[in-house]
Amino acid sequence: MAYRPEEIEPKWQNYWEENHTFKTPDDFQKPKYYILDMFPYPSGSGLHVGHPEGYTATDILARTKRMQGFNVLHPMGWDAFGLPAEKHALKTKTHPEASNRKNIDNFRKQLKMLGFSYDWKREINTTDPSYYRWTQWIFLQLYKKGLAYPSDAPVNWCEELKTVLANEEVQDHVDQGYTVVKRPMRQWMLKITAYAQKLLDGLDDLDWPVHLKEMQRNWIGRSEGCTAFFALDGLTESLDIYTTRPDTMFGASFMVIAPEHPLVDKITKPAHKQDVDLYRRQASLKSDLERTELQKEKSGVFTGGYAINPLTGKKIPVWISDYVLISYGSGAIMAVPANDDRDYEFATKFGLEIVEILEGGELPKGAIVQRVGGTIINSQNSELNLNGLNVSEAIEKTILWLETAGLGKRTIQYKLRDWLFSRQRYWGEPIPILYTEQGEQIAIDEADLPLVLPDVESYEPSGTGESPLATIDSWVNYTYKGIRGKLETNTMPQWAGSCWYYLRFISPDCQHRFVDEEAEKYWMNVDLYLGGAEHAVLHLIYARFWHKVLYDLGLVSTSEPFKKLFNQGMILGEDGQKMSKSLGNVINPDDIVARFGADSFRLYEMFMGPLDRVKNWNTDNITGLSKFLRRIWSLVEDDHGNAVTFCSQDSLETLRVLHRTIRDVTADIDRLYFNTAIAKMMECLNEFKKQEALSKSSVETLLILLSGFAPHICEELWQKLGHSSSISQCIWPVANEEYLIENMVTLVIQINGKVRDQIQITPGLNQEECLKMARASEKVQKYLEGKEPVKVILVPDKLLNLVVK
RNA sequence: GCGGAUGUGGUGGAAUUGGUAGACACGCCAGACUUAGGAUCUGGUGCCGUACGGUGUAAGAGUUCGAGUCUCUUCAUCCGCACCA
Repeated sequence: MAYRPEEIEPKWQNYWEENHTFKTPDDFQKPKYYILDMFPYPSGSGLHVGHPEGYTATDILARTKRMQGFNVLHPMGWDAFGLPAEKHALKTKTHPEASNRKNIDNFRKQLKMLGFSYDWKREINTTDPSYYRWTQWIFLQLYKKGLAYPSDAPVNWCEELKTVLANEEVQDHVDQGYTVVKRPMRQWMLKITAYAQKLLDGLDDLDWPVHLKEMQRNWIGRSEGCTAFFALDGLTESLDIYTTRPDTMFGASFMVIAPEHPLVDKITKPAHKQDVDLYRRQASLKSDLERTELQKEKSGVFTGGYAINPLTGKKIPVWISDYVLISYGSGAIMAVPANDDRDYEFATKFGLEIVEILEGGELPKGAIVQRVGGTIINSQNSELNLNGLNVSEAIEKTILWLETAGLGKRTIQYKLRDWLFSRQRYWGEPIPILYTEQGEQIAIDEADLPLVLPDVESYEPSGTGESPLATIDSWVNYTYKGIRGKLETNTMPQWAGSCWYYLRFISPDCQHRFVDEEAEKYWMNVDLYLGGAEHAVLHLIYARFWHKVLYDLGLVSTSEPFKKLFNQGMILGEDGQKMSKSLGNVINPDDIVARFGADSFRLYEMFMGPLDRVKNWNTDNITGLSKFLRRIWSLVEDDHGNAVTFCSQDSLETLRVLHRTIRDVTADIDRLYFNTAIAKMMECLNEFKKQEALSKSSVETLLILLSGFAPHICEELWQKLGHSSSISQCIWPVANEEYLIENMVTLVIQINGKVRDQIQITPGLNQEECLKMARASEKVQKYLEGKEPVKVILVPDKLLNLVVK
């Protein structure tokens, strides 16, 4: 029989399912390995070729680790709350749960078609009440700790989606063409800022890609500086500003406050009120994008008010401008035009004073922004002299002086904002909070969870910016423990369910706790977490936050959830562009599997290149992998379906190749170099095919190495070789050192760094012996021309370089 | 603008610590075979040159006996951040 993937692949998928081959035993004695894929959102369009890339990589590792004696946790589930299902429900008037189930069934079928070794008994779904019961429970833990609170601050409102968005989501939506505006609304916030420092510090010990850690660091955005209190001329209030450069304070020649700053009305003098009000109105109408447009010219108006520079005692004007953001620091700055490009631009546009405070400036060409190395000038009052100091000395000295004078204090600022956690949506976890008729807010008892989503007629958001739940009186009006009240109608964002799903996989059926305590201690933390980089500052920072809260509450045993993280690179279409329906360059895994089989597909995705690199799809290249599998097949059975005859003893050469392959493939899998692992198995096969005959054991060993990559064909051939149990139950081979030692090695001979000859030597020859052998070579003699080398370099068993003048 | 990464044949890509550049595969060329297939097998294939040889890892310089690998400069591509005071 020839190799027919379409016959053997379903056969083995059924076998694995019927025999529960990949069920993870609750055996806490064995060493464990928790290998996690980012679980998918089950969209209506099914898997694309990007999903199997990461899933194949983790599957190879999972299968290999099992054979290496680890108890492997390798689960899969569905991140199924979210907007697309709700939009579909709006369009078709079907319950999101129905379309969800259909999509999940399709995803599951596709994943099984690819032969992944998930423990399907642990499958979870974030929209299942038995799951979101615990999402709500964790929310209540945050609530009780004061980390979840309602707020009336302006939020990011998306007009088209009729819902609010978290800061982390805004950019993405704007890129997709949505309009996002600031609008004040009462919303639930999670106090992620309380964990800013912990989230930052935790990054140091994580084995994550550098760029990803860097993105999180930037997002958290820690900076060190000081708050200074500027007295306001004629007012009792002071204007507090944050600066990282107090050393430049002598050069502060005006102040700028954000249009939304609470002191604007007080500072503004009647003569300027009209201008200021107009400016504020214009600013409030601009979207965030317009306001932060970079190339935009600076705008602003004078308030008529003055502040006092605490160092110089001089009166300086206070302006308002939208280049100062209300959401960062105190929403007000001291402007030092000599030292800051933005302030410089503003000062020159409006003719404001520029005071030079750093030596070597080239005013009026532009500001000098120097963090280090600059020398300070013009900075002296009766008590404080910064002249001649370098920047860091001057910063320290100024902060100390301000603190002593009661005019300021050392401050650490973060860019990270609290997490906007409620959405005006139906298809999400209800927030388990009740508002009594007295306006009190009470949490539903943990024992009464889950608070289940009601069925609704219409999924249309109410026009008022409230969730569809607000229109269901029978659900909203709620009597709880004899108290009449109204339930919170906002739901949680899609990110909620994915904040802790990796914990639920550990004990998906646990009824008394969100995760079984003993099992959690055994399985955590995740040894390898693999997924796309698009979650860098969303899912990955939210999940770390929840985990750290749970850790501080003593509910989990590790301070970080994902010890090692890896991003697979995107797979682009054959045209080198991102796959999209509109470009018509989408490759469907179903088609590829139908044409070539799942094993070839898996191998191809791994052979394309390094896992983390962006790669172009090329269907033609799959043929190479198909051919490889057919040649593997021929090791066991010939074209006519006859069993191949094995020999009893392999040649030494065969054993050398085999054991080198064992060593290299094992190492490559370990460091996720799947492309080179496959290349080495190909080399091994090429060598095998040159042999007259092979031993059964050598063929079996190669099959075991390959079985993580192409599991179906390996199972089939394993069975043909007479085994009755699954190849996945084999023990991973170990290279025998005896066969790794070479009896002859190639010594490269260079003359002046150029390769002139290669000779075979026995390993371990010293320089003198090598030189003697080299001199025997005709080619070498030709280049030496009787001259003596002035220098000889020997890299033992590799290279001999002779330097001749 | 700032930060990060990458740059190797016609193509995808190999090359722990500086030590034979181009493994493996696609494609292409030549040949064999046939149950004519989306086959299989054998050989070749960086570039220039008939051979000896020369040359070659984005460009340029440097360190070194020796550089794809280390240092500096420049260029290109990709990704992230972007008025964060």
